Amino acid sequence: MYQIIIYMFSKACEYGIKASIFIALNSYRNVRVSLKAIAKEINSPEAFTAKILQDLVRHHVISSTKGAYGGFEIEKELISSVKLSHIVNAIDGDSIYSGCGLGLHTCDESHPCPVHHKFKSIREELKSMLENTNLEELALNIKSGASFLKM
Amino acid sequence: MYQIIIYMFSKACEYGIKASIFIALNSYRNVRVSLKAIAKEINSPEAFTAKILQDLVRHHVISSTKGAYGGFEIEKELISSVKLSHIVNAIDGDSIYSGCGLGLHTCDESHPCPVHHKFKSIREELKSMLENTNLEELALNIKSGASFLKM
DNA sequence: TTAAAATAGGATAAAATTATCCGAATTAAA
DNA sequence: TTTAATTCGGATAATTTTATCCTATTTTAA
Repeated sequence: MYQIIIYMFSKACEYGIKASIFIALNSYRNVRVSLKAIAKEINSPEAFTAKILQDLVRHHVISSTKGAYGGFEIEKELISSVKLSHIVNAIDGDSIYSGCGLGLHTCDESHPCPVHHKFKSIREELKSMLENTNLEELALNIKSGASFLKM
Repeated sequence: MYQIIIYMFSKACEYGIKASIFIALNSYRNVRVSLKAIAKEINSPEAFTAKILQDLVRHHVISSTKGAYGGFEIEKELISSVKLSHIVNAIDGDSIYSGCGLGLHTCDESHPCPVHHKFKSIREELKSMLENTNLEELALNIKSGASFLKM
């Protein structure tokens, strides 16, 4: 069973976010990274990570080049415009903000579930965090040693 | 794949919370409710709901009486002391607040994952919401028609 | 042109979560 | 004492999520 904070993101999203940060980091140095290097760096299963990267490519969050010396990258100028919400939407679909905390089919201001209002500010804060956090700042924090991708 | 807000709680937790509210509501009127009545009211699969209720009984969140005219109830005086966090802990385990948003094994102030600080206030708000919201207020809102268990 | 290094994608398997079924045990009323 | 209404608990199934495998395709360098 899930644990709220622990599984705030699905595994797929976790890997997708970490991979994107690592790709961004290397793209600043004009280095394309391979699936193998990514999986090793973020400590994720290679084949599963491949699927997620394919999703991100399809949604134009990252780009890929096939063949020898190929790999994944993000256009440098675009890194700061890639938001966490884009990554999550690409992987988990885009109905992130519409759902009900208790799974009601209809849950809104006029027909709220028991925790609707309790969750309101949390939901809004999460939404704005995801929409305002971009890959650039996350990558810079890794580079400076302020945060980590592993352990 | 999960969707952050939609699956903030597992299905098991969703059912557990809704069931607890319904039980509380009836316990105020000294009425014991059966599994069947609960599942019908909260729109959940009966057998699965039974497992969850068993968990809640084992953790003393609710109490049960076997046999004819049996069912589930919560001692009236205790309703206001049952917090959402108790229900969630009983069902999903009690490591709710310790996990990392990106699944790192060690993630804390001195070794944070890339989103650790971004999540900090959200995590804290969620924690305090769960620990401070009790069954009484949720039940009263249902009774007054301010919120709903179904649809 | 060939070989090696990559991504892409389909098929399948494993694990976790959600859901169902059924018999045992318990209780109260008839 | 029997019967009906219940919860309890074990076994199993279905579904979803996570993970693996294998082949095809693409690309570059030798």
